[in-house]
Amino acid sequence: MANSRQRIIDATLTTLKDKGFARTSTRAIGATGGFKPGLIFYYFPTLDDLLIAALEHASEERLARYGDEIAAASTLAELFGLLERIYADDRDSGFVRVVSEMVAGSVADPQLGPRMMVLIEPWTAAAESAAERVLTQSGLAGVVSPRQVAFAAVTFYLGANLLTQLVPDSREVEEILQTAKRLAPLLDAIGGALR
Amino acid sequence: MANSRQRIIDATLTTLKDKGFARTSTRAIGATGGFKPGLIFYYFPTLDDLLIAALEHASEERLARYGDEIAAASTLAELFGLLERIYADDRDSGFVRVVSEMVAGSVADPQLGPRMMVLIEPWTAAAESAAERVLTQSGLAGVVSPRQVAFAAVTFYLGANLLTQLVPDSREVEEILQTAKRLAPLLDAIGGALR
Amino acid sequence: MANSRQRIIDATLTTLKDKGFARTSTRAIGATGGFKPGLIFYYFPTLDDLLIAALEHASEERLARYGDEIAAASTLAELFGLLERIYADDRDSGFVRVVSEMVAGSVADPQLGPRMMVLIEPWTAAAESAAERVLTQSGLAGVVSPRQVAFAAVTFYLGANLLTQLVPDSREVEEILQTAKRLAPLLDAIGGALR
Amino acid sequence: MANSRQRIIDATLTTLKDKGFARTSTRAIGATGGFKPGLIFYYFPTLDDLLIAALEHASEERLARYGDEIAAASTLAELFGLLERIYADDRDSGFVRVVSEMVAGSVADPQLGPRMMVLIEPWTAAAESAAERVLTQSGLAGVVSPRQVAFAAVTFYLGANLLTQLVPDSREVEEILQTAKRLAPLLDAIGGALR
DNA sequence: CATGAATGAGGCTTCATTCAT
DNA sequence: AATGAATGAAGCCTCATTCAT
Repeated sequence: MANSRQRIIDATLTTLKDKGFARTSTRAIGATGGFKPGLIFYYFPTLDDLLIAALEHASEERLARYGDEIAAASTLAELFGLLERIYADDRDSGFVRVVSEMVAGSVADPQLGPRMMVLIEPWTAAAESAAERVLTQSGLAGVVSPRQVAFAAVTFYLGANLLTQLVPDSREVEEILQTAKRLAPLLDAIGGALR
Repeated sequence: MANSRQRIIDATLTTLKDKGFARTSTRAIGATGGFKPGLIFYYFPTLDDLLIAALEHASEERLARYGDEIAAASTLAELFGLLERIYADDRDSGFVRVVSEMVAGSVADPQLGPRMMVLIEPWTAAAESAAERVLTQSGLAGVVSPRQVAFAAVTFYLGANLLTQLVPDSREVEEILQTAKRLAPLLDAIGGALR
Repeated sequence: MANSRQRIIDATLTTLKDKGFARTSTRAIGATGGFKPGLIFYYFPTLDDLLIAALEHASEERLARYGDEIAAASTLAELFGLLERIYADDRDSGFVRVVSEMVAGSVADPQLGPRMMVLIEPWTAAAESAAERVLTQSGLAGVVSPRQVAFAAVTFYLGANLLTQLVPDSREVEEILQTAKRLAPLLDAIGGALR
Repeated sequence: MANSRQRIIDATLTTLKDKGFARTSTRAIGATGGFKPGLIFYYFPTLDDLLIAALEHASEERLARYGDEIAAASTLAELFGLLERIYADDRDSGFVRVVSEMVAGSVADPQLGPRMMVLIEPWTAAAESAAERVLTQSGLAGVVSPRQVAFAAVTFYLGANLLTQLVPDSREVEEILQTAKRLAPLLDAIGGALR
């Protein structure tokens, strides 16, 4: 089966979602996917490599899905609305769980840390260009740097992912995003006044 | 010796700081503290219990240290300045590392999750009362709920902790807090205008 | 049981003799000694450490047993006679097998190499001092250096061990040693003539 | 492709030289030679068979190269000089390494032992006929049997190979051979006296 | 109060070998 | 002739936990 590699990646993502990082062992992945643990090492040199590859796969798929929309959002309100949708979607699809587990695992296992950051980078970049556009449009460009806004957004996103994991049924992240959307016109007005 | 319990907790915190969650095994803790792993189970039913107790201990100490100052901050600028100091202090003392490792570990190993949240709760409460006070003082009380502000702050703090772990030498969190402090008067002015 | 460490070492030596280096796994050692493989790591950090410790133990015991006799041999004939006895004894006791397996294993696993040499060193030293004494006594001191004779002897001994392993029932090493003993007076005579 | 068999043998020899017996796995051989592990089993029933075939190939090539010279050496001095050259050559070509690894591996894994001996036999035979010739020429024929001399030589050669492996930069074997060459006239003289 | 001993389960990884294509 | 896929067994090692002393 030529796409066994993909089967393994899928099994890894599923296991990450269902059992958490600490229990995503080669045995568990094999049990999920219906293959022997040894097969993993036919396709990946190391379990870490597989984990990174799995997250990369999921991340790219997500970025491909939302990249255009992020690039198209031009007002603060639109952007916050989009974030709300993305978050809801990620949550439902389990991507939030995968990211959380991998981030958490990367802290626990220092070798993964740098490789995680490489995967996060495209998201920070997308966030930064969106921030630049929207800040300019709203007249807030001189107030805060897009880089900082992007970093703050990613930071918040990661924290939110973790909390969502720790308190599975909370809706507070969503509520905060809604509030942000509600406040967007106010921020726009401030930007206008500052101009 | 009644303070063996404390010795174990201290060794646990040190080990968490020095080796990370994944390597904080009973053996490692014992090696750090100069006792045998078996001793742990004389004082704590489970390693998880010890980990929680250790984090609880550190958390209470921190809260005792900063609680009054948090309660005393009355303007946004003061509050952001305080946060900046707390973060710098936590980072230097290694508390950031302990919290990060424990949060990460809690996500990776789901059993710890709920117990972690209990420990975070006092911080959310302190943040909420501070938010309420400052929002009222600045005239923004009607715009956002203190609860949401507090939750956002804790969320951001956790995300920041993790990123600090993943990119050890970054100073971006500090920079964001400085920017926030700089913007405080602006927010105050807005609040004044809204009143 | 306080002497479990010793039990493990004994089981290791037995396994080395019975199954050879490649099959002296932690499982096999445990099976031989009647304990679980994990126990090994309670006493030894690494399987390599155990193997070295086992050889060291056997080596020291042998050296203690023969050291005095080696130091007492003063003529070539006596020395060769002693070597014959030592070899026969080592062979019967299985020490030859242990040394062979460990030397072979050390070649196969480069990490062991340097540590093996440390164990061989005392034997080379004993051989050198015996060689010096006997060469002087026989008048051959100016002809060959004791160091080279000692090295040649150890080299031959190791080669003999290996061949004994590869051809289990050969008696050729013994025969060569007997021939050497027979020729000793001749060498003595030569030494006398050279003086 | 009929020479795939040869390609596999060459890759095996290279891998033995570069990685040692324990790491000469089918994967490693394939990686060295640029083919998949499965191919090996098209030409050789077993990895052991391949290893033996590889050593046989190298051995035959060496024997062809030196056989005539060995047969031509008629004095002790010539013979020792030749041995010195052979050893230097074997060492530089990596043949010493291959033989050592295989001998070591054969001891460690008993199944290979007897098959190794078959390969060593021609060398013992060559050594024996050379010994017979030289002993006769030097008048020592009645003192020691050629068979024993040959066996001692092979024994020493194997031991030397192993030690060379364990102490990579030692030159002691070379020095011993030089000493032997230097002493050859003395032995000749003795033979003359005995006649 | 504390240790030393021991276990059993599970961790990642490597390997020779087989087989369909 | 050669590959790619897959397996099953075994490798070393770590771990939380228990228990007698």
